[in-house]
Amino acid sequence: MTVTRALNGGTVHAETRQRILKLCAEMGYRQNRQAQGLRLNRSWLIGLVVSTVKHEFWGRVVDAVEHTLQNAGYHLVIVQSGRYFAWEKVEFLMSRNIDGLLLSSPCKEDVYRHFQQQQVPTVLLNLDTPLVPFPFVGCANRDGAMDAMRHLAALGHRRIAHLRGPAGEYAADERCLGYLQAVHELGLAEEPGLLVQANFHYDGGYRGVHELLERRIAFTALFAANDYVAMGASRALQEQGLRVPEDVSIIGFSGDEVGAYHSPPLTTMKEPVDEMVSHAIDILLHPEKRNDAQGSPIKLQLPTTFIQRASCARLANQESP
Amino acid sequence: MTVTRALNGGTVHAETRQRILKLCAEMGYRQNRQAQGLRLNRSWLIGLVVSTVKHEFWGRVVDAVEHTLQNAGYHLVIVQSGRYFAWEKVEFLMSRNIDGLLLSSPCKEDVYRHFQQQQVPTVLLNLDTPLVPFPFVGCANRDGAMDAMRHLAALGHRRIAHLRGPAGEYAADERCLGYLQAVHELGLAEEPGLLVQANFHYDGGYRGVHELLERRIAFTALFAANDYVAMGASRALQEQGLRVPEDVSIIGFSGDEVGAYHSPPLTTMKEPVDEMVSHAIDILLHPEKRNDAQGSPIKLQLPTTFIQRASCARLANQESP
DNA sequence: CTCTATAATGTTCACGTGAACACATCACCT
DNA sequence: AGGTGATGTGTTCACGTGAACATTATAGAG
Repeated sequence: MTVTRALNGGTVHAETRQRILKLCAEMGYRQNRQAQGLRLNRSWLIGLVVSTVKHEFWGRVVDAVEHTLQNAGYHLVIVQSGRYFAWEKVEFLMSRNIDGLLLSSPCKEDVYRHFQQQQVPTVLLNLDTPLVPFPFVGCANRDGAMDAMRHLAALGHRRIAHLRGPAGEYAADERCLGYLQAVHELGLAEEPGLLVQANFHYDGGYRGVHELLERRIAFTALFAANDYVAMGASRALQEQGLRVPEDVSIIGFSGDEVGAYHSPPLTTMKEPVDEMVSHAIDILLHPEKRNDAQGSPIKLQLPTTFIQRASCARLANQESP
Repeated sequence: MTVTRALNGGTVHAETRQRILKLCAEMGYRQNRQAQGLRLNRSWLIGLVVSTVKHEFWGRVVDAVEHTLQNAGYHLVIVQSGRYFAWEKVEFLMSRNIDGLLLSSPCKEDVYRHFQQQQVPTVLLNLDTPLVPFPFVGCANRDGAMDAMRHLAALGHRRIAHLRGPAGEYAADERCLGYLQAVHELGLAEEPGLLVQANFHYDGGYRGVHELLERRIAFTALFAANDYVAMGASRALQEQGLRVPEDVSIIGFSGDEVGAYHSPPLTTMKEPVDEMVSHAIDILLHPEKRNDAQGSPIKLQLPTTFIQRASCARLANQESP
């Protein structure tokens, strides 16, 4: 009836609208989102798939998504995929009739195809895959990695190890490629032993350092897959009596606040999470922005920024460890 | 029709059910949650109000809530209240017709009353208020604080400072009361200057230490409002050339993993987040469990556990700083 | 004044579901 | 045979909304 028009901005006499609004406030009337959704076939729900929310980086992502979506009138449904994205969770998410999906954690191929086939508008967040033509927004992982390496190289380091993230994960692969390219372009020590397989967590950095030390690989600096790995590595080095940055320089990736309170404060490449998320959601909610001029899905890489703190130092004369 | 019964567990011939399930799978049919919700007046949505998701502690909360709710068939709607819980956000949350509310961040009085008046089943998570008769689940903040203090006292410390959380916030107040009670019962140095107002973040700890040092308060140990405060404090002390734990012992509260990779690894009281959340949701989803035998809302305090790492040491002879 | 365009309001219906009820079938008991 | 209860299936309706259309009031032009 007229009430609907008054509340949804239809063409209603100003006076009538006033009266209606007043009555609604008095009666505590509130529109029923479920009925609206049923009629309009929408849910105003956006799914967000992340691997975990326990790390500050993902907290930054969730924070930005929550904030941006709220301004657009949408609610956020979080799903943690954990190590792998179980079908049960996929189905649970899809049962909500979500209006869009933000994928921020890698999925198996058939899961990607499922989303594609279900026609859910999807945007990949700091994660890309050739398997499926979804738009992508992320940071310039490779360039950022190269910038990090340039910084270390400029401080005189030649033997730089990389604790890389999980093989096959986009961000990890890209940063690793950046590392390799920098090693090559800058003429640094190129040695398989300097490249260590880790993950994106503390323990990866911790164990990575132990692996380097046990295998007696000489290195004076370390580029970590992210800040958590960097902190785990830093901890391991210090436990082994090595000083950071006097003996080993460390640079991380992410720009988490937690790194600023680490000892020593962590030098890092900051990912522009807020901008990434705001672009991703913009694309998600505006179908016309999904493709570029050529008609292929948009791929957006936002630059990282260098944050100098205190975990990198100029190389002293002697090599160590 | 019969399809509904087949899917929802009604009384249907086994053979018919098989045929229906097969057809549903083939057609990709999925029940419409919005229509169900409209009919049954439910949303299978639980609101979770936290101050922020950027800290690991809140990440642990969200993680536990997400996991527990999923097992119960509910989805989670997160709202970050930030410093204060704006009415706009409250209304945004309520517009979803949520089936329940988990309050984990303090609200203003009228917001509590609003939830009460709106008849949303609400459970307070690590947060209590006399303003409104909601069930409460949290950890034993006061006992945990006393345990922490006992540990420091047992190491010989007599001048123990406390960097307390925001005045008026339940957890902060309780921990502070525990501190004061311990000081009193254990006969420790009782001095207004040893109690410093901070917050629950790094910067609170950082600034708190600076305040102590500037005011030349002598202390040999520090009980921090939570792990983040403890890390901020540790950072500040080390920047000022004081060693942790040799010069100052620090104990935190929360049991976040991040503390384990701090230098030095942080001794702390761990909050049983998973258990807290699982109890809270149990109460939320089972109205009959909301009140105790006397008919008053249930109040549940789960014990903290002591985690010894390396930020506390026995008091040396000389007082410092 | 009449005609027409516009503004404002009223009416009907379908969205997909589950509760309530009606009905059909069948086995079993007396 | 007739009655009884259990089991399985069909029908109707309302939940709250917005699109579409129908209707009425209002204003301006000729």
